[in-house]
Order: sequence, then C-alpha cells, then structure tokens
Amino acid sequence: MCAETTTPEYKDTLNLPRTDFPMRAGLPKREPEWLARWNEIGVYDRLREKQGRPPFVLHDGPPYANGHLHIGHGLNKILKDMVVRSQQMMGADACYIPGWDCHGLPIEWKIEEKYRAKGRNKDEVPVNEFRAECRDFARGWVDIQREEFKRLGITGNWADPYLTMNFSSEATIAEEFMKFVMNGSLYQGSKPVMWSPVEKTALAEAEVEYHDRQVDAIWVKFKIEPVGDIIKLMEAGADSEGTGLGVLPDDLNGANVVIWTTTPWTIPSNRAVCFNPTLNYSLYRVTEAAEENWAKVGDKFLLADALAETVFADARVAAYERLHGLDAMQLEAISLAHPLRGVADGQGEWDYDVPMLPGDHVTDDAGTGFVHTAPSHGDDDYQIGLKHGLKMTFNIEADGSYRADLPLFGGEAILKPNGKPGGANKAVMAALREVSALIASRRITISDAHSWRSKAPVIRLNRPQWFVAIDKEIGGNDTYGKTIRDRALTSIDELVTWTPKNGRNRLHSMIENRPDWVLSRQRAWGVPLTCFIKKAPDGTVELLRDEAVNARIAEAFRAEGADCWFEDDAAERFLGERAAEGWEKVGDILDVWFDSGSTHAFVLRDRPDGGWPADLYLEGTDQHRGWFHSSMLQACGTMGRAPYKGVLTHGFTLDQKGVKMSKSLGNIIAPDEVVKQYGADILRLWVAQTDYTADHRIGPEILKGVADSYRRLRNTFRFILGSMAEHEPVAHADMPELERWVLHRLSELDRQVREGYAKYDFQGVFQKLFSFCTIDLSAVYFDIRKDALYCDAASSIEARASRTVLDLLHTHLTKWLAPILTFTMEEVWLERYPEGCVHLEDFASVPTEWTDQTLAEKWVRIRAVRRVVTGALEIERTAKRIGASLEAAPVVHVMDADLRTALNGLPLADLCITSDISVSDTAAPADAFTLEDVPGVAVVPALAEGQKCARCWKILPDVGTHSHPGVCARCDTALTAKE
RNA sequence: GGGUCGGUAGCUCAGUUGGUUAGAGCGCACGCCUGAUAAGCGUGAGGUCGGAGGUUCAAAUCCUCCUCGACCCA
Repeated sequence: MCAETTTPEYKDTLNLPRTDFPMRAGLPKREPEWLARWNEIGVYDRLREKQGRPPFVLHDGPPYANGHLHIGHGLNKILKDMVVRSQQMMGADACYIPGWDCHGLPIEWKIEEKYRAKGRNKDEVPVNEFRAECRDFARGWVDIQREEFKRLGITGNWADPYLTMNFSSEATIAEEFMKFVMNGSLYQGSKPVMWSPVEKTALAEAEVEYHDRQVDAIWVKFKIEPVGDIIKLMEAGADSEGTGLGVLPDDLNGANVVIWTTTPWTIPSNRAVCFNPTLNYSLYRVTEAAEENWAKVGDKFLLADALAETVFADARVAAYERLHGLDAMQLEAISLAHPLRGVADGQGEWDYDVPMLPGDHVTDDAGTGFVHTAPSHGDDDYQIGLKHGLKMTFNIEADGSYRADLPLFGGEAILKPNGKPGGANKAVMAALREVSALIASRRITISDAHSWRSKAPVIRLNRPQWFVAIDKEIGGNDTYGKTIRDRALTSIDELVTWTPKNGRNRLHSMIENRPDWVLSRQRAWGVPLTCFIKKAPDGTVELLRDEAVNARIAEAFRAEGADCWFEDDAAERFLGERAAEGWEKVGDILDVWFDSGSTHAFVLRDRPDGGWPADLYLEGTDQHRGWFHSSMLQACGTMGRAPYKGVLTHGFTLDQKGVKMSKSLGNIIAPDEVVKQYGADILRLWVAQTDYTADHRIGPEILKGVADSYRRLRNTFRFILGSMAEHEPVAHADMPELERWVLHRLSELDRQVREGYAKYDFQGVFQKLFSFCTIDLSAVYFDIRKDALYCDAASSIEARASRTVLDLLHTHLTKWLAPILTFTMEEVWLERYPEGCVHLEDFASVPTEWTDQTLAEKWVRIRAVRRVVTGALEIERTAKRIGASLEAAPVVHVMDADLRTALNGLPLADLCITSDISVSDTAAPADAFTLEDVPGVAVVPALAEGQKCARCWKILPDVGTHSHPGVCARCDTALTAKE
C-alpha cells in the first residue's frame, strides 16, 4: 500500500491563514498612532454630523484640576467612555463634554506653598493677583489631565471642555446663586468653624495639624434647679397619662451636675449640659474632705458611675458615698442654673436655665459623663444646639478676644497675637472660684488642633455663614414638591434610575437627614457670593434683592470673570443708583460644591451640545455626598427637580490585597504605568472585567490575567483575519447547519450585547463575547472548519460559507467590542477596511432569518454527542493508541431514533474532527464510553482505515488512487482546481 | 462610634422566588498537535461559599451576632 514514489510537499497548496495582524499587539507604542489618526479624521465631530439620532447625554462630573490622574480617574472616565461609545453605536447621538473643577482650597494651598517658599505673605498680595496665579495653576493641570485622559482613548469634545473657572461658567454660577437670593431661601446663620485667631481666618480640616499642648482642665458645678419647681413645670406640660417623669427625689435639691472641660473660656457661652442615656449615673455625697478643699463635706454631685472615682480623686475628696442612681428620663427632667447666674456685675448675662439634653457623643472615657455644651464652639455642640434650638452666642471676636461689652470678661483674649495663652481662661476660672462653682482644676496635656501655617492653636468659633434653607417653600416649579428637600426626595424616588439600585437609599437617607446647605467659605479662589447686605441696629441682616443689580453683575462676570467683584469700585459699579443706600458687599466665596452643583446649568442647559436633564451622571459612590448631592439640591432649588434621569455609581479601586492604595504603603497603580507597560486597552479591559458596582482590586497579578485574556481574544481575531480570504458569499439559506448555528449564536449575542450595554453591564457584555470567542469559536467552530478552510477547493460550499461567516463575525464582534477595546478593535477593523474607522460605525443589525431556535436546540444535542466522542478519543490518546483525532473512526451508538436521523444528516466526522465515523442503532457494548449527563449515547473507538492523505492528513481508504499522488479524492479535486 | 456596601477556586466573575454532587473563563499541572505555533485542542487538580449561631425537610441564598475591608458621616 505504501506509495513507491516520493509524495510531493502539499503545504503550499493549502489555504493557510495569512495576515499581517501581529500576534503581539505592541499597544504602548501603537496606540498613539491610532489616536493621531482619529484626531486627523475628526471622529468625534464626524459622529456629530449624523442626522436624526435621539440624543444621549452623559454629563461629566468634573475632576479637580490638580495633580496627575490616579486609577480612580481612569476607571471613571473609561466607564463613561464605554457608555458614550456604546450608546452612540446603538444609534444615539452621544455627546460628551468633559469638564474640570477649577476653584477651591487645594489650589489656593499650592499657590500659598509657593509663596511660603519665597517668603512672601499671602495677605499682602492683591486678591486678583493671587486669583490669577490660581487660575494659571488650574489651567496648567487641565492641559495635563486632558492629555492623560485622551491617552486612555476617551472620546469627547476635548477642544471645548467646560471649566468652572471659564468666565461664562463664573457668570452662570453667580446667576444661579442669585436665584437663591431672590427666592428667599438664602439666609445668614452661624456655625462653628476652625478659626485661627492669630491669622484671623477660618481653616479647613486639612489645614490644621495636631500637636500636644498644655491646657487648663476644670471641673465645674452646675446647680440643679429646685426639684419642686421642675415637677410643677413638667406637670403643666405633661399629658394626663402621667409618664412617671414627675418622680424626682427630693435629695436632688442643692445637688450639682459636674462637667469637665479643657476650654474654660467657653463657659460664658454655655447653653446646655449633655448626658448619654445609655450610661449609668448616680447621685454622690462627699463625706470626708480637707477643710480648704473646693469640694466640701456634704456636697452632692451627679456623676457617671464609671467616672465618679477619678473625679473625686481629682477633686481631692477623701471619702464619698453613692446615694442612688438616676435614669435617663429623670436626668432629662432636671434643669440647671448657669454657674455664673446672678454673679456680681454679671448684668444678668447668665441668668438663664441650662437644660439637660441626651447626646450619643457623650462617653465615659474621660471627664464626668456630663458634657458642657456651647453651641458656638464645637461641632457636637452645634448639632445639639440645632436640634434643640439652643441660642448661638457671639462672645468671641475675630482676634480671639471676648467682645468688649461682655460682662466680667470683655476684652480678655483667649490667645495673644503671638499665639501664647491670653487672660481669658484665668479670668473665667477666677470668676468660677468666686462663686464657688469650681471643684478642681489642673494643667493637662492634650493633642489639639494648630494652624499648619502659624503653628498657633486653633479654636472652634462660630462665624456668620450663608445658608440655603432646604425646608422653606420657595415657589415656582412646584410639580415635585414645594421645598428643596421635598423636590429632591420625590426626584430620587420617581425620576431617577439608580445603577446599582441601592444608590437610591444612599442619597435618600442623606437628603432626608441633612441640615441646611452652607454656601459660604472665607476664601479667595472661587466665585463670590454676589450679594449685598444691610445690617440693622438690632443685628438683623437685610439682603438686597434687585434684578437690575444682579443683571449688571452677571454681565460683568461674563465679560471679565469673577475677578471684577474684587475690584475697589465693584460695589458702586454694581449697585448703580442704589449705591448710596448703605449696602455692603459680601466678601465670602461660594463653596466649590455650589460650582459643580451648577454645571447642569452652564453645560446641560446652556450649551448647544448639552441637554437638560442629563440621561446619566456617573461617579464614584463618594459622590452621593458630593456631586450627586449638590447638583440635586441646586437643581431642585432652581429647576424644581433632579438634573439627571439616571445615576450610575462605581466603587473604589483597591490594591491586589483589597487595601486602599496609599503612598506610604507603596501599593499605588497609576494609569500611566499600566499604559506604558501594557497599553490603554489592557486598562480598559480590566475595567470591563471588573464588577465596578462594588469595591474592586487591581495589581500586577490581576493585570497579568487581563493581558492573558487579551491575548486569547487577539488570537481569535487573528485567525478570523487570516482565514477570511477573498470569497464568493453564500446566502443564509444555502449555508451548512454549522454556519447557521454560528449565525444563530450571533443573533442571540446581538440581543444580549445591546441589553447589556443599555444597562451599563460591561462585564456581562465582555464575558459573553469572550466566552463565545473561546468556547464556541476557537474550541468548536474554528477547530472544525480549519479542515475545509485549509484544504477544500475555493468553490466548496463549506469553505465559502465559512468565509462568509468569518466576515460577519469580524463585522459584528469588532463593533461590539469597540466601546471596550477601543484601540485593538480599530486595528482589527483597519485590517479589513483600511480606509475606515470602526468608531464611525453603528452596531450591525442582525437579519431575522439568523434566529433559528429549533436549530439551536438541535445543536445542543449534537454538541453533547460530540462531547462523548471527544471523551472517548481522550481515553485512546492517553493510552497512546492515537495522537491526533484524525487517526480515529469511532462508532457512535445512539438510542434515540430522531437524534440518529439528525446525526446521519450531518457530516459528523467533520464535526468530530475524525477521519470517519459511523452511527449505530445497536446496543452499545458494556465497555463503550459514555458520559453521565448524555444518556443514550455511547462511543466505541476504532482506528481509521486507509492511508494518511499527504495534504489534509485524514486517513482514508482511497488515498493514493487519484491523479495527484498520496492524496484523497477531495484534495485531488482541490489540486486540480488550482491548476 | 454611627450609616451604607462588600467578602463564592490562585485571579476575574456566574449562581433565578431557598431545592440534587456550588459553576464558567483565565491561570496552573498533565497529555495531544506542530498547517492559528511565544499559537491551537483536550483532560485534571483546585472551594468548610469570611466565621459562629439560628429558621427550614432543605441555606452560598433568609435572620442574628462576630470578623475583615471600603465609602460617607461623627
């Protein structure tokens, strides 16, 4: 049987894959070339020219213009880009206007830092000169970040982004602010801030540093009001049920609540004493103490049980007894007298009752279990004050001294201009001694806030601030509620789609519980609060509401920027004929959250490429407190509803171990590094493979895995490109079932991909496409069709149909993946259409005839049979009876007659990649190979008979009987056709 | 400290209203092929579903507590 003559080398007669598409991508080097090409052909602008498309508006949340991009920026912008690109390819006109947040404190710091390095004092620099430097700084980083974003393949209107510091933006922000002036929701209130008396300025949390400092700790008695009076008061207010609140023991008469504080100077501003309802408190009596002791024998003190012992030790009490406990209801029923009530020369300043209030912030870690509360001088105190309507005091001036008209202490300073303690604490302690309200004092060392600039101590001091009332009816646009809060809550529930769903609850509970919105900052770099006030002698403040003045301000801002507010003649200029009425220009700067909260106005509403409301806002979950929140409040105040129809939030990116990235841990992965090492497409693929709704990880091992997936996918495309040579297309009806099955899968994917993109499920889209490429294509379809593609004559229906399908696969897969693998899919597209651009395309539509559910169900069964055959051959391979599957010609025993018929109608040997195969209706022998989950199918392996065709490597009986030596009939025909 | 979210193979993720033996891809190991070749095909190992209780005939899934991590707030 052996051929006597030498068999020719037939390899050159095969149609092996031929492509210039390289196996290795070289993305870091090649991506910039595609970027340049897109820029050259103007992809973004050309998409805008497509007519008659429904708009899809993704509104960009502006990153802050300082510093290079970190991975969070990358994730955010890549997600946005996938949204924009997929919406565009699904038929929308998806504009994208990138933006930047340019005002604010961090930039001011950078400029101040520069000044410090040069030994220059910020306060001596004219404000507009300082602002100009801030502006330049922001502009510099906008340019840098823009290039970094573009490098990631983010498409958008980069030529004309929005900047909060653009003159037009500043004008609109001021206009938006003035709407709150006009609708009556803006009011002046007061709130404690970190205040540096030495510099006479407010400081942000990030501007203070903590150092040890010696302070005066004091233990102060607050006398309990006569119990009888309390009971009477309570009965008057109590309902008839009698809650038992009235039961206060008589021995509280003459007793004291003891507080502990390290800021004696705040005692004159005391307005309440707080206790924690979950702690245990008792009444104690001093039974033994030295004669000269401040705490005397017979004194009765109310203290937390856990702290009583240390308090008595500090007060040098030799012995004491516990009388009885008091519960929270009893504590709350007690009323106290301010320790300075009735003090000589007090002029009645402190002749008010001090209530006892419950507060979770009270602990038994230190002190007495009772917390002295001055709403003007602490955050907890302020919150309690707000809740219970306590009066704010204004006892401290900007320089840290008591107001001159405060009885006893007027003019005393907390801190001297050099940062050393002034006389305030001493004066207060002396006064307390005088009225025997002090039971102990001591110098202690605590960690306390200091200005990072002057290193001087910082105090908490309430300053006048501007608030927006969010529960006030403001009129106009009342469809979704009369107040900002109502409108916001209605929007959240009825107008916004949340991805993931729990975003709704997050924002809802925040809006539900939030206090009024503080707009003012004592800063320089930002949009000013463009309003004028007049102070009445009684201290009330009148706001100027004049449309003409407002219009002058907006017009000037639009032409000159907000700097003109700070010019010397600004007040006269804007007030015009009202300049003589005594109006005073407000000097505060708007919180930057108001800037970014107004982007919907100057971008969505005002730009021709905008659209109000946005279809989507897409940011990290931290923006529930930030941009989602401020945009919601702002728009509810001015437009009556949320500025967005959808909100998508993503989690935070952690390192490989799930820990936050930080410089000190050295676990930072910068987008720039990924781009340099792997290319932007790998970073984009990482995003697509990630469940962005939760916190997620990145690291060297993960990126390596992503790069592995990329290579697998890339080879699939390489095979497609190499094999879809020139061909005569085959109509769907004329195709073999195998091809029709592939097209059916494409029709399924078409639906899944579109649904996935519509709900921003990039992970699902990629996973389905990737599985299709590896499981359906690489492992099945390509593996089977390699024979026909390589060996058949070009005219063979299988080869032609297969090339038709490969071409369709190329079209559909490339487009579907283009929003994710932006660069690589362009590379794949250009291999086929060198003059084209995949990003100018829409997703290809799928002919209805491709969908064939009956065929799909049939092929599930056929693939099951194939699995049994493959399994049987694997046994043979392991036993070294065969190597390649073409060496086999197994017998398949099939019980089900229908399935048998189906198999006999198919080229089963081709499908199983064997040289021959037979289907039998006889019962299989006991040792036949079966799979548990494929009942009624058994395979008996056998070797193929005949000789190995020198061209196609099948083992067939007719090899050697044809005109071309050493080949089978099919190859002989193919060779003849080529001649 | 409070609120919210999350923890399923080495990695990225599925896991329907609770319902057989918890799945996929990648990676890994082994084998095959050498005509997708720094590729392709196949087989296999690998998991107390963060931990502990509870509800139920039945829990990765529902409840409670704990733990780790993240975000926001204090």
